[in-house]
Amino acid sequence: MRESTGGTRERIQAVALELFTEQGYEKTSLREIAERLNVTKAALYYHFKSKDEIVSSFVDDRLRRMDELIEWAGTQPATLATRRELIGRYADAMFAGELPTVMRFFEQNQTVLKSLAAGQQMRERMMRLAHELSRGDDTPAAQLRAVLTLFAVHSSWFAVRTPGITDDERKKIALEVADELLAKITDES
Amino acid sequence: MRESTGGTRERIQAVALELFTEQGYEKTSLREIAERLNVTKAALYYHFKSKDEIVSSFVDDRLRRMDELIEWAGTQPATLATRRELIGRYADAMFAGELPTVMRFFEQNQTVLKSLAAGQQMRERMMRLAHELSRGDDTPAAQLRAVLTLFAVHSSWFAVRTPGITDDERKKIALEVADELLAKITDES
DNA sequence: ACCTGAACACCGTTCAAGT
DNA sequence: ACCTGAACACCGTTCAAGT
Repeated sequence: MRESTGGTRERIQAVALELFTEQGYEKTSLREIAERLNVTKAALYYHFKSKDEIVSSFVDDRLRRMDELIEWAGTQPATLATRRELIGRYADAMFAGELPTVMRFFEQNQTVLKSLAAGQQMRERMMRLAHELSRGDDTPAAQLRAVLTLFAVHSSWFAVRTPGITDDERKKIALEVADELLAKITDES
Repeated sequence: MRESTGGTRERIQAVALELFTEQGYEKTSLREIAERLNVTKAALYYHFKSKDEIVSSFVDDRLRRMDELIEWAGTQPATLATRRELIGRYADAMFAGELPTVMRFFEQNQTVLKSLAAGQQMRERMMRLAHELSRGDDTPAAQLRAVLTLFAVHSSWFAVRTPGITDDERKKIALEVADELLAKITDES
């Protein structure tokens, strides 16, 4: 319940997320963020250790949800039903609540994925998720298919250009295509 | 035949491509590049208008090849055979000659895609290629599948983790998975 | 034609100091 | 606890000047 006014930290996060998404991470300077909030650049360093720690701060719950998913998948049998359930839950998480905003940030800042700490963690989680999705089928094709199902969920944001399409429809299409890919994993019945 | 020694321009390109791939674009300074070549930073500006023009210079033939592909596809009927041929040619181009080096640069610098002029052009060409791949089937699912076939070719570089796998095998797997996706486009026979 | 030296405005980061 | 002022080293870019 401690939010009152003040909450400079939260205001920094909000402004940073907005500007990073609009203009990109590298092109947004701390001076710009500080000016919007009527504080000095140095003030930002009281709340965050560095520029990319601001990113980490709003990427962290995304990481937590992915960790939960990975852990849950580990307890399930390596069947098609599990894979379907896993990608479904993943899509739910990506399309729900505050996350679409963070999602758009990621779409805008794909390149930042490499250098930033938060980006490397995201990449690692994606590979772990993909690993769960192809568990039980260690062929190269299965590994590729697993990664592509995740991409299906992500790229539905920009790949589908049908005008007036809703987020729900995007999600449905993404899952439809993902399911086809998943069905080809472990055909060793 | 004008290469002799000298060729400072070519040496800049070589060193830049190497460092950008190793450390990333943003983390590589012009000072670093200049020092390796025993020239001053300002000398780089005699050969290139800006830092991202260095990137453009070695991304340009990639763009040209993509343009050729797009143009060729436009002259062909919108059939599965055309789509297969198109993605096959695309994979050939991506895996052949000098391009794998540039490809690794792109894998390392995905984020740079957004801000850099060269990156935006690449994105645009990818969407145009995807558009050719889904021509004749304007459902959202087809658009998504088309984009994913291109990703299949790209992500085979890192998604397949089988040790000791060759580039040829990667390409083969990528095309196999791509073909499955393409087969689902235009089932309105 | 090819390159240098020196300057420019700006960047992220640090830190002593103020309240 | 929260923020400022001033400085730090470094960045990409420009430009007059040299050969």
